[in-house]
Amino acid sequence: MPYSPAHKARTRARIVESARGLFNRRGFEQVTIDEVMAAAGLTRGGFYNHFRSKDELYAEAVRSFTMCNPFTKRLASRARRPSPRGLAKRIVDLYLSDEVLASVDEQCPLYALPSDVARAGLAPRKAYTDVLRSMTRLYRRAFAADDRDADRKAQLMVSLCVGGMVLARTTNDPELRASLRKTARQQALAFLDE
Amino acid sequence: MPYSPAHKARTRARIVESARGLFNRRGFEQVTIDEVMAAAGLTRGGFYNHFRSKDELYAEAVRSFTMCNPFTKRLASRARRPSPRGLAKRIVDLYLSDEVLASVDEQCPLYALPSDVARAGLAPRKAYTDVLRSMTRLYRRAFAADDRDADRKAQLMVSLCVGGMVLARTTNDPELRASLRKTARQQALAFLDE
DNA sequence: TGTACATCAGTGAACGCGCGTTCACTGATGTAC
DNA sequence: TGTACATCAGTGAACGCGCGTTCACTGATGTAC
Repeated sequence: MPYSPAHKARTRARIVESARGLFNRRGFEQVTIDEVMAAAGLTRGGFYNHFRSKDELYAEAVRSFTMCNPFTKRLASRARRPSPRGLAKRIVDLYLSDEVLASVDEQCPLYALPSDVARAGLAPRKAYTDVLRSMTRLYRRAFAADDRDADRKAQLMVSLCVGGMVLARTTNDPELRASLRKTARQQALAFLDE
Repeated sequence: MPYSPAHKARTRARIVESARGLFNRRGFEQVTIDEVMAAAGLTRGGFYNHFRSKDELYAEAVRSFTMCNPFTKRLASRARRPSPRGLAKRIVDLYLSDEVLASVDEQCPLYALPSDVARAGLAPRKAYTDVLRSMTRLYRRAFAADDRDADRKAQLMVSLCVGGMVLARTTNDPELRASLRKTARQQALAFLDE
């Protein structure tokens, strides 16, 4: 048995990680397998040792946004065991922050890929829905368990964060970019206090 | 002088119209010039009599969402000279309606193309920003001229409509699709009454 | 401990298709006479 | 009114590049002895 058993798994994870960054920044079509492999320190041909197709990689990359990625790691590191409400606040702030706007490739596919995913196959759509649901659940926890409007408010917070950020990314006008994010952030935080 | 002077202009408009539908449905990369020309009843080669490149067509297609397209025509036809507030209500309703979710190609690029535009060149981005601004202005008029929160509320309405619709289009779960649009619609209308 | 070996992750050249773009052409049209 | 002509919108074959995918190979690794 050549190579350690974990070796292949680690390489595969490296490919997914580099793919996630590239897809988030430039979308599905604009990223080549060559680039993904190069960014992972490998060459074209080896790709098919790990994935059956580019589509399969795409679904996996969308799904790979979990609690272990740099985005959420940074969230957690800012405070030990934050309250659900504090966590929700921090997510809204980070979500609509300048640094996130600037560096899409490290961040969440929810606002980087919606148009792509809407046209993609079943697997990426399911992966995206999972991320959407887990984000909504995270906000949901910020409200009291018996709050009858909590589901509605949590969903609105997600729609606003995604809508504001998505629109901010489409325009070059710095004022409009800033104001879209600012109003969305204010309102999302206001929902938390309702 | 062969052909009537308006003939070329009409053909060009037909190309833009068919391109808008196809781009809205499938995005920039996934649409070929062949398809656009065929949908306009023409053949590949003639394209370059009208446009210098596919990018130029894209910018024009995004921009072509104006008060003359089927979407807004239908709005206007529902009531003669509606009040700005009534118009805003009707737009929110139509924007987040089932028929619009089902037939993307006839509708607004604001929620069909955000990820694409975010990665596109200057011309499409400017065209998209123009559409975004005119939509915001439309909502703005629904509020009193001296309402100090009107700009903020109008922008939130746009972010919510776009965010809710964009997310609804990414998922296959019919319940989630419906609920995303419903909460966004309710909240957007609530802003109108604030 | 040292050596031969089998495995398979990784390499890089090659294939083939799709699509944006070019180009030589054709034929419908309006004008001149 | 009828005919010859110039224009140029539209045609469709061809070009060339990029990229997903395949494939014969290489060489690093762990195991058997």
